[in-house]
Amino acid sequence: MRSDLRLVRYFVAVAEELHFRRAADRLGIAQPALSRAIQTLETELGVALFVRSNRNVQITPAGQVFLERSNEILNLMHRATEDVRNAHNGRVGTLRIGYTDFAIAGPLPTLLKDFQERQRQITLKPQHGVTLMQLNRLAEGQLDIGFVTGPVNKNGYEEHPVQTEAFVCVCADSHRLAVRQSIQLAELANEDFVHGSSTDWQHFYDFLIPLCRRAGFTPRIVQEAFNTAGIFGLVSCGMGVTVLTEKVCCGLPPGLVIIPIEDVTERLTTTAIWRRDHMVGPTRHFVEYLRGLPNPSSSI
Amino acid sequence: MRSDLRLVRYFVAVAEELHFRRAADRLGIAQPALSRAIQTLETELGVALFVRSNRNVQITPAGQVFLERSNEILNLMHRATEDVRNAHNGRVGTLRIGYTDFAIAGPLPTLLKDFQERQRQITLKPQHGVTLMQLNRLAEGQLDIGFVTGPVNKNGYEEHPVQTEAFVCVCADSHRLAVRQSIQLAELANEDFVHGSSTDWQHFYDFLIPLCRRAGFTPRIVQEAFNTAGIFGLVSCGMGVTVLTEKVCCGLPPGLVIIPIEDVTERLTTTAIWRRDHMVGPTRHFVEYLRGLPNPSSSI
DNA sequence: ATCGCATGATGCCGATTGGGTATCAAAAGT
DNA sequence: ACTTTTGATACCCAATCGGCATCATGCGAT
Repeated sequence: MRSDLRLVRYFVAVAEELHFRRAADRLGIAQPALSRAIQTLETELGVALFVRSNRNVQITPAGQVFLERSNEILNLMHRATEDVRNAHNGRVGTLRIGYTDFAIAGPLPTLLKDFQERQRQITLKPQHGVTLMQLNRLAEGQLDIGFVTGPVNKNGYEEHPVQTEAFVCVCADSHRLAVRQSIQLAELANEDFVHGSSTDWQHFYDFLIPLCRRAGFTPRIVQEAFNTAGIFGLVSCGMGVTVLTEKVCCGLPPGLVIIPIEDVTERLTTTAIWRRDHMVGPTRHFVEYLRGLPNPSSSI
Repeated sequence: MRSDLRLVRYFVAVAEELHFRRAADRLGIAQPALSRAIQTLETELGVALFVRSNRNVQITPAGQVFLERSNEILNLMHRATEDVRNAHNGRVGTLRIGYTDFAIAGPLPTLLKDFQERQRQITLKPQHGVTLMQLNRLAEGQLDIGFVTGPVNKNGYEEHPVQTEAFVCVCADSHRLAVRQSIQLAELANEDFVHGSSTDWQHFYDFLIPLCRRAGFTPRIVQEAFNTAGIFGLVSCGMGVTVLTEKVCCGLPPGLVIIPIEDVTERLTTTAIWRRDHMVGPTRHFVEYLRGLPNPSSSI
């Protein structure tokens, strides 16, 4: 169907005037052009919208239905134009936010809720993704802001750290280390490890592996799980131990214990990251919001 | 503005493909024609919809907004065509009805069955969605009536309450409160909470948070689940407690108990909501039906 | 570092569409 | 019976849309 808004507007004018010449005058076209246009519309719809006789035009019941829909369509087109211009100026729109398991376990839910209350015109669309996936989506313009394990230090991108976390060991409550108040990292040298897949968790590995090497060993990863829930499941089954961060381990399933690692003072950073060349609209508002936050004690 | 549906359809194709040649193939036109058409649209709107470089097309935030509106417009145009043809042929049409977990657990199924028996010419199309999602779909013209947590009190919309429910606490049967016949809300001050995501369950939170604050605390939400099933799962694991409404908790999984909350007399309202400017056809019939119902004792 | 390829943009031109003018047929008003 | 008004039709022209040829640019492969 090739009808466009021009025909819809012509139809609405005729429907309201019930007089072709007056409608044509109102539209700024000649009456014959209007007559042909309405005939075109009726042909495309396969429905008579008006009953015409000499000196008399009446709208049909189907025409009445089409008139209501037509006004909706014209209103919507007008709103679309306004909204797109407002979005261009940052007043409305959506913000696509990526998050890792680490990010969602930390302050991010509170940040998003607070921002949403301040900017109700902006629709937030959180979507889960490991660090690498989020960076790909940012590069492809499918994400506005990511919350990833960082710092990333990538050209063309800006970052703002939002939390740091201590590393902890997690093991089954039947594990020999479970009774300990804390451990040294080297005590894990002979343990089997359960972790996320090496491709998805690459950024986490980039922090963990050097720490282990400094303690004199390479972690023996015998099981890879899809996500943290899977990691917990495997660890609670006695498949091995894992090293994660403290906030991810809030709300641990039963059968697991958390053990601080005394000699690892480094902390894992979750950072907000966005493209420098995408600083428009809702993204700019959110970045300004982030930069305006005070620094909570365990987040930066 | 001379943009017509042709440009809108071209724009949607580019927005979905993010590739001019593939979009042109899909539209059946040559790539240069599409390139010029999109430039015409951007000129008319005065807004860049895409950022293009060699081998790369990305949609702008404003483009994202226009994409949502564009899909609305095309849906509405298609619906207008269908409706005008149905009207021409004596048929009445379809009614797209949204519902939350709260709504479908209450009187809605009975209402829909009764209405369908009275209006066999109208096709009912129920679809699940949290309150926010339904409000978005209503705004986008993809829903005719929503059954949401209310009241919503939004300009341009009308509402009709259909049920109210008491709040109840749900906890694991091993929880220390599980033996109680009832509790005071303040007794939950030091409990961990499990709930739906803060973005999806915003409307429920808008009722719950003030009740908790009046009792002197802010609920400590430590886990967010995707839906009520996930909430029940996490609570039964001992992750925390939750506060929901009585009808949602009919048919609870094993391992959970419901505890009335004595000092919370407020009730959660499920309300039917529709756009004032969409009161035509099947929507008008259904609204008239709702308004004609007697008020059952626990549904307003 | 260089070359080839893919992509979106531009120029030119023909086909198609929209609208103006002239005019018609018919019916209502005088 | 005559005049006027209205929507429809015929003809023609201007504007617009889209195809083809080509260009400029940047990315990927070597």
